[in-house]
Amino acid sequence: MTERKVRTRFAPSPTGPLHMGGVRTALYAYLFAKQKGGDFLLRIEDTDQTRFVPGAEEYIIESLNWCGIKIDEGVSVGGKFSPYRQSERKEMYRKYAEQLVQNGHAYYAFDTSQELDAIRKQAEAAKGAFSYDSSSRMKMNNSLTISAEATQQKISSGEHYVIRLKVPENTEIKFTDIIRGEVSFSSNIVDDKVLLKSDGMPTYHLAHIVDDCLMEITHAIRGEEWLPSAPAHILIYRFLGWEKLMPQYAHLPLLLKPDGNGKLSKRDGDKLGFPVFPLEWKDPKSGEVSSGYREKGYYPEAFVNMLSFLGWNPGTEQEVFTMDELIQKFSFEHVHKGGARFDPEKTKWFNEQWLHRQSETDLASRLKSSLTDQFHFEENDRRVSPGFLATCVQLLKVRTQFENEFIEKGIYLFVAPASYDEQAIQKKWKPELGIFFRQLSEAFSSLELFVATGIESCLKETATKNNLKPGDVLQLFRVFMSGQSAGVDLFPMCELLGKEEVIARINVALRSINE
RNA sequence: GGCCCGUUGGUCAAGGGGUUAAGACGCUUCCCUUUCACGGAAGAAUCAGGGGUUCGAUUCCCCUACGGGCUACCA
Repeated sequence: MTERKVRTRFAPSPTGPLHMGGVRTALYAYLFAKQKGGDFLLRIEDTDQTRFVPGAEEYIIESLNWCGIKIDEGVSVGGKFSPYRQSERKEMYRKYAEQLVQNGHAYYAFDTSQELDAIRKQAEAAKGAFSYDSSSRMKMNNSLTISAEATQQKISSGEHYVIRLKVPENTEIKFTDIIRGEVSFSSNIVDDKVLLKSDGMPTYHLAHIVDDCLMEITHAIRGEEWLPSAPAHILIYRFLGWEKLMPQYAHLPLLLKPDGNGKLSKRDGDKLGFPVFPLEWKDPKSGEVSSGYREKGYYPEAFVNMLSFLGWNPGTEQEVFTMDELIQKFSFEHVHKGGARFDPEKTKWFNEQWLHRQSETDLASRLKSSLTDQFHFEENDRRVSPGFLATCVQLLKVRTQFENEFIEKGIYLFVAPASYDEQAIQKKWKPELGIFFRQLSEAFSSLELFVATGIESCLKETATKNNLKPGDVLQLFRVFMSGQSAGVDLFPMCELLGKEEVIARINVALRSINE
């Protein structure tokens, strides 16, 4: 066998937004190609004109882009096998379908959809199932049951027809799936699939084979839902004389819903309480908006990291992986065969891990822009100074899972509290503590250096002088500073706020309590 | 219904004839601590069931159950 350059493709149909299962398929195909120094292509399979959704293709490209999955060749970047949109390749497919007819491996069928529907309904009513296959094809309206002249006559008179694959009887079809190993099927269970539709468009079955072959794809990585039709695909390769060019198939396990019923699907949207789409999507028809991981504040790295672990693992204990590490470590041998149930909690955990890995300067600069948007701070306001923001970020990042929670969770770092946690005050406040806090604010004002350690010992000394334990006043002090009974480290926070602000907040709080 | 593919804690999963059956998320407890977190320590929790094969099966085989997929001129 000649060594071919590894080429994988992701070939979605633009029928709506790409959901996370699709992204995972793309990811695995990408990781594998990159690991082998190969190419990753994007092909758009838009052969079903009735299901075309405007904007879907752009969405797919933007999603891959957001995830850091780079397209080497295909729609949006071009390449030597252009075009990469199947609708633009329409004429190419007919030739191969006709070739199969010539070779006796396919035939023209004139049965209308209505007729077939009726037969299926009848069969169903009789508790059977109709399959257009070797057992039934000779009773149908096709070029096998009428003369060549009659067939020609029908075609030239413009009658609609499809081209169907003529699946042989009693043949065992074997192939090796990269994930499942040797798989074998009896040809009797595969039906005479339509290859070319009456509108002249190919079906997926024909189109993906022609394209994979022409585009020199070496590994066809797709979802498990394709496994039952794989034997038909093997047959098509064989009948086209392309068996040697056939890519190796890898059928990936499906992503299941967390509640355990069925595979994750596009329609789930936000019904399950978490996004199923990488990016927010607005349905062009209904206007309905489905949330996306990006808009929810997930890092693309976290999203990709999480997806990579749904069905694959490195065999080691490492869980946090960059794209480059994934490229290095990915292997089909460690891809599970069973479907993976998606866990939204673990996804949050991955985001937290990635938040902890963000550089403080990056976090600070992003925090600055959201702060500026929200509060319109002046450029010279110390609250948007690099030093101030760096400390904020240090204090906040260990207690959030999402960067976009910084302001909400740390609001008191930027704006003095407008109200105080009632319960905490009630629990701890005694009127005689007023003396202590006044003393504290005096003690603070005489501190030369207003730094965390000094603030802490100053507070403790003042407490001792008043026969108080730190525990009697710390919680109150925190509430005075932040309005809340829980939050970032208290003394570093005071240092950050600065002497004047701290004293001011004590005074405001005392006044508010005495009212 | 038929066919196909699966099945290790609640979830993601390692392991693959002999193991105390890893690890992570989540949960519980404890430590750190003024708080909430982070971090650290510990704990509860798994080989779907039944038959074989074998000295020995979670691991191999069969059956059953369960889950999922497919069964379109959709992909």
